[in-house]
Amino acid sequence: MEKTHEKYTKMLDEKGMKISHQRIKILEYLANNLCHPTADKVLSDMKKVLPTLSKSTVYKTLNALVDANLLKELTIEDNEIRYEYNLVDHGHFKCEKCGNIYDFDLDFSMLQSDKLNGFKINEKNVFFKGVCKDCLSADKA
Amino acid sequence: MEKTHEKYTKMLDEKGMKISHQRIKILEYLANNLCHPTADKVLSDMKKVLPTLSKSTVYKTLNALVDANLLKELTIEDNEIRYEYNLVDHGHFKCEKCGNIYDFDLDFSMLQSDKLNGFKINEKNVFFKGVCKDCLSADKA
DNA sequence: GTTCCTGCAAAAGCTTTGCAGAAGA
DNA sequence: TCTTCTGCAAAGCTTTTGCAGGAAC
Repeated sequence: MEKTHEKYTKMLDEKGMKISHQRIKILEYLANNLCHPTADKVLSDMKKVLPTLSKSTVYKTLNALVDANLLKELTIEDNEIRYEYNLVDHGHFKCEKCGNIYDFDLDFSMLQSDKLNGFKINEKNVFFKGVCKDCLSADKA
Repeated sequence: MEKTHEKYTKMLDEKGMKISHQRIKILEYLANNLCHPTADKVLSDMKKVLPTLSKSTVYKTLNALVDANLLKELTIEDNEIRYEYNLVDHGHFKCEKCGNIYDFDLDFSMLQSDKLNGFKINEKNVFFKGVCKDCLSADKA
């Protein structure tokens, strides 16, 4: 395996996952492109690098990486599961015009409610929808 | 139309929607059962009252009610659109064990980030996942 | 050599659509 | 009467599954 892939090889290995060319490339892609692609976008982008890559491999790989906690699933809109490289918690903003997704920092410790006393909270998600700065200024122009 | 339905008849009418038995019953169901049903649950529950109700009517009606701003779509988990009667903003908690969804109050004004300066925010969503009190105590028992 | 991954095709779910008949205004 | 809603069936999408061949260990 090439040297630049050592990092991802190690990550997969530490999770007990078998190393494959496809898995390394998909993980590398998510790590280097901090966008929030759907499975379909992963497939079309990766086809340029791995022409024989199949839809089912993409789905199986993404699910395996989510199970291994290397990726996170985003549930911003129905009918489109999006994936992101697992970094520190942050909020997501989706522009209703251009469809872009923006990350933003957020103090998640503020998010609490007396109603949830005694509940075990495993995951906190925050997402906004609206129109981003760029689309707003494009409107004025 | 019966007297108890006047409220929902009026709501539909104010939105310029045609009144139908199905629409009134579905709207009434969502308003009285503050659960967060999927389209499928709406269908199976409503079949008891409206035996001829069809899947497509449920989908069309729910979409129409969302468009009219009488219902809100919940995007908590992929592959299941849930609906709720449109009340004041609140957070949602989904128990990973029993699948129940709990509402909780939240001060949404706290949720902001410098990164979103200049953005137009139309909608704020907060949802948690974890294990609810009941399931936790059931585990101990 | 064994295990498990990949990729093709088919299946499975959920949601939408087209259309004829029925209900509402 | 005219509009539009309902309900059936079929189509559309995304995601999952089964299986044979192939890659990784």
